[in-house]
Amino acid sequence: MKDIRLKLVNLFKQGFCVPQIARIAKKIKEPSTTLHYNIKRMEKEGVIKAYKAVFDYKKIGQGHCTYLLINLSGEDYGNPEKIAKELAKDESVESVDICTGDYELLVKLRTKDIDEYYEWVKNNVQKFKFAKSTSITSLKQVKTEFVEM
Amino acid sequence: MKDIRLKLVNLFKQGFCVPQIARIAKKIKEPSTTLHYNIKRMEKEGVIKAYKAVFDYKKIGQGHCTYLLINLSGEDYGNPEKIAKELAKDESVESVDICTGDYELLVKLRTKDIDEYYEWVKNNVQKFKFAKSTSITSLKQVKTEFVEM
DNA sequence: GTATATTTTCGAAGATTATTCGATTATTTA
DNA sequence: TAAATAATCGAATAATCTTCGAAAATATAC
Repeated sequence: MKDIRLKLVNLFKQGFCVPQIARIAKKIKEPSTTLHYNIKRMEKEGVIKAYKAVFDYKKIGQGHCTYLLINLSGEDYGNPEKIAKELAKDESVESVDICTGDYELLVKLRTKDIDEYYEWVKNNVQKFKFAKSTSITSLKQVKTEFVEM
Repeated sequence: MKDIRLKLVNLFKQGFCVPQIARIAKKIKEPSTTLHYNIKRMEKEGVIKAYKAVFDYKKIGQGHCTYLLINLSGEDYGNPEKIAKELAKDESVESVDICTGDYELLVKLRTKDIDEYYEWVKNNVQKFKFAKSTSITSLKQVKTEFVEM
């Protein structure tokens, strides 16, 4: 992929988009200034966190999607938030949840292929000393981020 | 939540946003017409599927987040796509994956609370005749849709 | 129940941005 | 090497967002 498109993809992953007020105004038949007011309100109140793009991840070299269930070890077991926040900074990581059940963390990972996935797991098991981890690989993504594929 | 904001939230969940070309142009120091050309290209090629908003889901009455691992029964077992696509239409469903391992489907569900979650599971186990299902509830969402919370 | 304060609506005008167009340059294909 | 295609980009237009102020609706206090 071209350098410029790669930059765009990375910017659009977390933001650099805006609401399309005029189109909504036509659709729901409300004045655009009223919509503008309400949208700004929701942004200020933190209801809306970001405007972003959803991709065909295969086409941006992130076609391999895996859900990782993780057990933490030692002192991290009782304090999963620290590791969760560090994992969240990783740009291959789509989501991190602290959760109930047999595992403390659920990480959704997007990599190019199984090789890149293997490298990621190898590096992070070592780095964060995961006690145990199970992975569920997506064979087909039917819906992602509320968008049907 | 007010009627108008509810409408906005529902529209922003799947689209009704656009890229912010001028801001990107300044940031990466490229002419906005070049960016425009490349973005339109990516849209046509299906690289970009949608522009949408990410919410603080607690604040839009969808604070309860659960991952559901599902076993299908009978004829559906060999053909999970049909059910996956039907589940994808459900507006409480953020994602649906057909996956490897002990379960055929992985569904990410966002509901108001545990009561609404219970109703959803009850209705859908019956409707789709799930053979078995396990759920992992998110206690804290540290990152969602590539956006840190 | 009424007065006051606050929030929300919304049209008009200005500021900003997206989009089209055409020419140039770069890249690919034959 | 030539021709075809794809990509860049400045200028101008079209469309959009944003601000402003006034009015209406709603909430709060007395």
